[in-house]
Amino acid sequence: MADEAKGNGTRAGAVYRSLRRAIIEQALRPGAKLPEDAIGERLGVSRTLAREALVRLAGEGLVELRPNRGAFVAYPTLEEGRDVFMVRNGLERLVIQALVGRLAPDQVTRLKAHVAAEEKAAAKGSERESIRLAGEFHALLAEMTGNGLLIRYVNETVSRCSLILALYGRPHSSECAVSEHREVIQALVAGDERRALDLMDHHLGAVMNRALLGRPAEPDLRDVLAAYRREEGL
Amino acid sequence: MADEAKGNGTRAGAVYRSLRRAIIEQALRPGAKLPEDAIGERLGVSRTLAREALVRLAGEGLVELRPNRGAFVAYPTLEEGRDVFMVRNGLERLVIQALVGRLAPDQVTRLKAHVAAEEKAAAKGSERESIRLAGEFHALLAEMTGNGLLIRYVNETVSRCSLILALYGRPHSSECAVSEHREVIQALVAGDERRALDLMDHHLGAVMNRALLGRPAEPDLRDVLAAYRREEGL
DNA sequence: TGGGATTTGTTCGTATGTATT
DNA sequence: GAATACATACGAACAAATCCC
Repeated sequence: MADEAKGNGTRAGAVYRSLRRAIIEQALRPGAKLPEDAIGERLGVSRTLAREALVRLAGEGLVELRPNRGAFVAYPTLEEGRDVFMVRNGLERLVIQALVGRLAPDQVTRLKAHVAAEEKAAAKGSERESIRLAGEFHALLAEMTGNGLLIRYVNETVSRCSLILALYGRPHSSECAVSEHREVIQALVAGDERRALDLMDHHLGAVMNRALLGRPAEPDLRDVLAAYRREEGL
Repeated sequence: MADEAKGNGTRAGAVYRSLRRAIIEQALRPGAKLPEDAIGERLGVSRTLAREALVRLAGEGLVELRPNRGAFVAYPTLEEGRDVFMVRNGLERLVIQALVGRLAPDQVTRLKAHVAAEEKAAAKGSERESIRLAGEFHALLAEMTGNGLLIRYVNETVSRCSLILALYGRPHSSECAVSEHREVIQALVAGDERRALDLMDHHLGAVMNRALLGRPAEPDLRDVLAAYRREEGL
């Protein structure tokens, strides 16, 4: 039923998910153009379905749609990045408040297993996987609240944060995140709301600072210009 | 630029806004079927554009899309309603924290003018306008934060709350809201964060607690949309 | 149960607008 | 600055699924 409501059984949904993953995993970089033709061709559907997927992604802020000009992977500014982190922090506080002292044993098990996976990825040094897993940890927490809207918003903000990290984050930016995740779990299990909130604030603050204080990674100049050209009235 | 990014200059955007308003103002009731044909016909566009608008609305949770079955105005359950209010509360707390003690004089003027308009609508007894204005007050506050994501999320949750009120709220449910809005402004201007937060919590809690009766009666989609058509220049 | 009517899913052609030379 | 090339906006039509009697 959840599948149904989200249109996950549809072909358009498949296109949407393909694109979404490509963007989040940074296979498609911020500012990259997303022509309907190319997407449809590559994914074996017509422009119509590609378009629908792009509309959905634009709704989440992962894609920017410019009338008569086409779709581009979102290229958030630093200010937008700060905004997203601020909202995400507020949302994750809600998650903490909903979960503190209420985690079932099997949920704790799942969380710990996830952190273990994060540790493994970190040890292997596979940056891309680490970024993905770090995001998934927060998504996993949100999911445990059972609050559909909260889940959607956390997923969205987490995705956008990974875009922001791609643009402005330093390499190895998720280094100490694993231990921070572990501490959050501990505080949640212990039922210590204040500590859990503080930890989450600190954790996200740390992630943000690592991201926004770092220098921009080198994006493709052409795409960047394409994305910014119109805004300057050129 | 904001217009552009949202696709507000497009005809699809116009269809989207028409439908959105019709839903929020409860001219289209929760659960109502939204056939692509009928929408396109009444709004003078083809199914393609109707479809795009529906996809966007589904992204906001105002419309439910069922594969091979069509689109319906969302019919949230009571539990979903509580979830939405919970998230909305968290978001509006962020708004308060961003604005407290920082409102510029002209912003205060705008807010007061808005509340005056609310009062006027309440005096006239025009329920539909009251509902719209009450929501817009919160949207206006969010807008003043300048945080694009926060604005979007508040708009979305406010819209969905009006759906929920349509389903589970009592008539005249926005009666005392006006004075509560006024108090929030006062607290914001006074820079009293705790009081502003308490007021907002109480305000939203009060709105939520007015969850009781539902109502019947199903107006014709075509008639409803005809009224919304002009304003979008279709 | 079945079959026609209705609605959705999808493709693709044309017109329009944008970028490039 | 005009012509050309290309991508998008929109719609018409066909295929497939669902609904309804």
